[in-house]
Amino acid sequence: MTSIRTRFAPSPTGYIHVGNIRSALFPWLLARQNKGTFVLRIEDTDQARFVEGATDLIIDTLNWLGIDWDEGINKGGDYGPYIQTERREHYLVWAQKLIDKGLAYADPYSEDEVEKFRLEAKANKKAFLYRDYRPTETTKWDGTQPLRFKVSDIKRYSWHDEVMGDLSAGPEALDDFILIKSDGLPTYNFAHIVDDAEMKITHIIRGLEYIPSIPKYLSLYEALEIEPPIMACLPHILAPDGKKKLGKRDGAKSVQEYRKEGILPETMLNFLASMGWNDGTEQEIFSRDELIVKFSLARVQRSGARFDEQRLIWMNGQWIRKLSLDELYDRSEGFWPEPANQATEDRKKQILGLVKDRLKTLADIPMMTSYFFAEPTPDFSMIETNKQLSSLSHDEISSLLNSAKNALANSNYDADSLQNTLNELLETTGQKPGILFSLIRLAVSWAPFSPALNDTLAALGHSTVESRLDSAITATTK
RNA sequence: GGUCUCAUCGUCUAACGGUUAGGACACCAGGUUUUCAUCCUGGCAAUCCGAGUUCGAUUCUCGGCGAGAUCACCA
Repeated sequence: MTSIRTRFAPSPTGYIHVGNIRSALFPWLLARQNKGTFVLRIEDTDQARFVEGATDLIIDTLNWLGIDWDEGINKGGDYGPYIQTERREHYLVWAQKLIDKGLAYADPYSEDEVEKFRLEAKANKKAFLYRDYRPTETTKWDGTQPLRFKVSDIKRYSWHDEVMGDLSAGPEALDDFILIKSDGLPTYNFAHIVDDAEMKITHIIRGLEYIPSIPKYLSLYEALEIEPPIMACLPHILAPDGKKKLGKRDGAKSVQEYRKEGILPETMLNFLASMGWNDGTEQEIFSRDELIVKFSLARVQRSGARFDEQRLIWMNGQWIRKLSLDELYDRSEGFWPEPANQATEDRKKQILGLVKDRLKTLADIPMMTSYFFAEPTPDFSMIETNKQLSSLSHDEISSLLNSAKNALANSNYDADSLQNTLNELLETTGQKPGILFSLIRLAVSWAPFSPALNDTLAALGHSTVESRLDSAITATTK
C-alpha cells in the first residue's frame, strides 16, 4: 500500500482564522498517524486577493500550533515548486492535453457578455450554466482568453466521502468552468487537481463548501485520466453567536488573536479537534500525541459546530493546570507585566506556580502577579466595599494591621511557619479568619484575589510585607 | 429559484434497532473551617414534526418543516 500523503493548501489572502485551521489539523493528524507525508502548498493564483506577508502569517500560525510539514514551502520536496504561481508550465502541460483531446476551448465571450447570460438565466428562474451558451465554433486558444473545460459526459455523479458518506449530484452541477483565466493563471478548480495529482496526494480534506463543486472535479479527473484521490469534506465551524459558517466577515478571530489572548497551543489543537470529532469515549482533554493516535475521519461529525469560547477558556484552564511549571513558563513568554522583566527566571517560575490554579488564560498573568513585582496602588475602597471589612473602624483596622506586623516580624517567612503565626494571630486578636486574613491580604496586595495568604506573604518576603503593612497603617491613621 | 448537505440538553457531543437517552461547557446549590480560583457533591436541561418498516425506532425508509452550503476569470 502506498503511504498516505495529505496537504494543507491555503491562499495567502490574509490571516488564518480558526475555521480554516482545522482543514490543516485533520489532514496533518492523518499523515502523522500513518507515518505519511504532510505537504504545505500555497495557492496564490488569485492575484487580486493576494496579501503581502500572509504566507509568513500562515507559517507562524502552523509553527505555533506545532503542525509541521514534510514537503512544501521552506522545506522543498520532490514535487515542487509548492507555490502555484511558480507552477505555470505545469498547468499549461495538462491544459494542452485537454485541448488536444478537444476537451478545452477558448472562451470567446467577454466578462460582460457572460454576465448578461447569467442575468438572463436568473430572469427565467433557471440555474445559469455556461454550457447552455457554449459557442459552436471556437478559435485557437491564444492565452489571452479564458480557457474553458468542455464537459462531455453530462451525467449524475456518485462518490464516497470519508466523512459525509455516499454523495451524489445531478447534471446541474456540471458546467464548462474556467481552467485558465485570461491572466494566464489557473483557477483553483484546475490547479488543485493538477497539483494534487503531481504531488501524489492521497487524501483531499477540505470544507464542505466544496461538495457542490466535486462533480465538476470528477468530470475533470475523467478527462485528464487521473484517478481521483480519497475525498473528505469537513463540517463548518459556525460563528459563536449565529448559525452561519464562521467567516472573516462575521468577525471570525484569527488563531493569532487567541494566541495573544493567552490561549495555549495545546488548547487550540485540542479544542479544534474536538469540534466535530471525538473518539467515542468521555475523554475531553487530548494531547497532540493522543490526537495523532486516536483521530479518525470516520468519527468526524457531519453537522456544523458552534465555536464556544467559554468552552475554549475552560479547556485552556485545564491545559494550564496539566502542563508542568517549566512548560507553562515557556508558554508564558510575552505575557508578564512590565516590572517582571527585572525578575529572574526562578522568581517568575515561583510566582507562576503560585497562581497556576487560578489562571484561565496567560493574559491573566499581569492582573494576578503584578503586585509581586511592583508596589501596588492602595485602594481603600476595596476595604470599604468588602462585606466583612466594611464595618471596621479606622482604629480597628490600624490596630489589626499593627498586631499583624508585630506578629509577623518574628516569623521565618516560610509558608508553614507563616501559617502558624497567622493562626496564633487569630487567637490573640480574637478575629475571624474572614476578617483578619482578608485585611492583611488587601494591605499587601491590593488585588481582588491572590493565592493563599501564607504563600503570598512568603513569596513577598519579610521586608516587602512589613513596608506594605506600614504604608497601609499610615494611610489608615491619617 | 436550481443543486447539495445537515438535524440529540442553551452550547460541544455519546448511545451494534432494546439505556432511567450518557458525558462535557455554561448556569444554580452545597463542601474543601481567609478572598479568588482549583478540586469534590448534587441540581436544571435534549432525541424537529408526521407517516411507514419492526415485538420494539434517537437510530432504518419516505414526506414535511427548519438550518446551512453552493450556483465567480475566489478559493
